[in-house]
Amino acid sequence: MALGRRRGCAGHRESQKLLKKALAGGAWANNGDDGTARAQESTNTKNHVISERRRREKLNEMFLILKSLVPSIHKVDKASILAETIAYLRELEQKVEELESNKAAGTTVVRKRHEVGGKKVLAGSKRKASELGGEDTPLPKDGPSNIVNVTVTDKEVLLEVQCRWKELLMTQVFDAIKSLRLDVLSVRASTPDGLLALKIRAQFAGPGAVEPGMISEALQKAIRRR
Amino acid sequence: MALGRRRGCAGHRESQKLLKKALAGGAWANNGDDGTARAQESTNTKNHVISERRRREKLNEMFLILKSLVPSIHKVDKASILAETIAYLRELEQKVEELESNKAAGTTVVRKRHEVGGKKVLAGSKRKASELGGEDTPLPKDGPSNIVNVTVTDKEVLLEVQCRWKELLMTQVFDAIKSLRLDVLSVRASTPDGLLALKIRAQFAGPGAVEPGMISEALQKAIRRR
DNA sequence: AGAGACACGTGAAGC
DNA sequence: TGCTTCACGTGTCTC
Repeated sequence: MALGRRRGCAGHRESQKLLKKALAGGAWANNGDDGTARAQESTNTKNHVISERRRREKLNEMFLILKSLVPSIHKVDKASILAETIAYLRELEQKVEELESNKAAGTTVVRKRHEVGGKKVLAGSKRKASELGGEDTPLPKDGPSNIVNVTVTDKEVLLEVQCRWKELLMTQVFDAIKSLRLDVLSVRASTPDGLLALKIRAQFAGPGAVEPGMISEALQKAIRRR
Repeated sequence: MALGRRRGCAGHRESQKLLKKALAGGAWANNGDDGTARAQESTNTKNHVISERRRREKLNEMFLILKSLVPSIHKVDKASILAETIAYLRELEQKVEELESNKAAGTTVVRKRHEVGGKKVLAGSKRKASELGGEDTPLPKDGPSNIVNVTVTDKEVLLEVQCRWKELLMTQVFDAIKSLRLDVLSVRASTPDGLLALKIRAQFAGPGAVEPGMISEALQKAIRRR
């Protein structure tokens, strides 16, 4: 899936993959001339290969979904996705607990976002809290650079935008999306101190296929516009 | 890691792994007799191999954590773990949203069409006893009715929309927002099976004050539009 | 130049 | 029996 490589948009991995796939297909297509156990063997291994390929694809797709679901994932590698998911899960759980206890008591507490929680409230987790080579920065120090990440899966499009906040920014972004004929499925956007973190899951509205490059470009333009 | 295989307890995979590791170590240990590029090459590939091994271990460890964190994981294969995590994440998120909206809106248990009036009262919300520990309410079983909730505070506007999903719904909503001259600050929208749950925080762009009634009306129209 | 990340094909094990 | 899942070593890319 090249979770991280997709950033540049070039997709070298993809082309390589397709090339390999095509090569394999061509090679295996016409080897039935020795109609014996060999052919059967070949068929079996071929099926095995494509099965494995499907499995990997499925897994990677889920990784993508996870990435889209968890805010403050800015690194794109699998380990980070899992780690952030874990952290977010704990945070959410703890927040639910807090809110529910607040429901009982009348007072409302100011809730702040993300804290590094050491304590666990789930039963049965006897796990030692080690692991992770010390990668625990909740909000990395991303520079002033804008980040536009576009991922296209099957019929779904994942949009990730990060940039400085400015007036009517969101409006411009959604105008761009509208122009791209994308139908928005889910949105998550927040503006913590002057920054925008935006994550959108969408699908193509109608059969008009659009290149990821175009999407990325349009978004870039939208967030650059004065 | 043999996530699923570990069930039996024997751990055949483990022994096999260790065996292989030992074999490799022994084999590579004494091949420095040809102290040339070959040895260097071997060292490199060996490092590569163990690096990859570590990476896999880390990943699998996180899978385990995830599995321990998410209740209602019954199958143990990786795909299921990811899938259940995704589902649980969505569920949790939605619950948080619900609880928070209850807190913010203050006694808005019975949602009415467009409640007006800037008030951030935080009275003891008398929620009807619904869920709680039992995370078994994936969706608030509201009828087919649309819910549009508009709250105006100082210079901020809180929009809450719930309705059936349809194509280009989001686009229409954001068009309405644009027309209302609202500048979006944060968004959270999700579409769990055919429904839309949308929450927007915005502020007035420019001095043109708009009545909450108009906002509500415009939103209603937007989500009604065919 | 070296470490880290990913996809790939392959052998093994469970159902 | 065949299908699925996994771990593994390897080639390749990026930083």
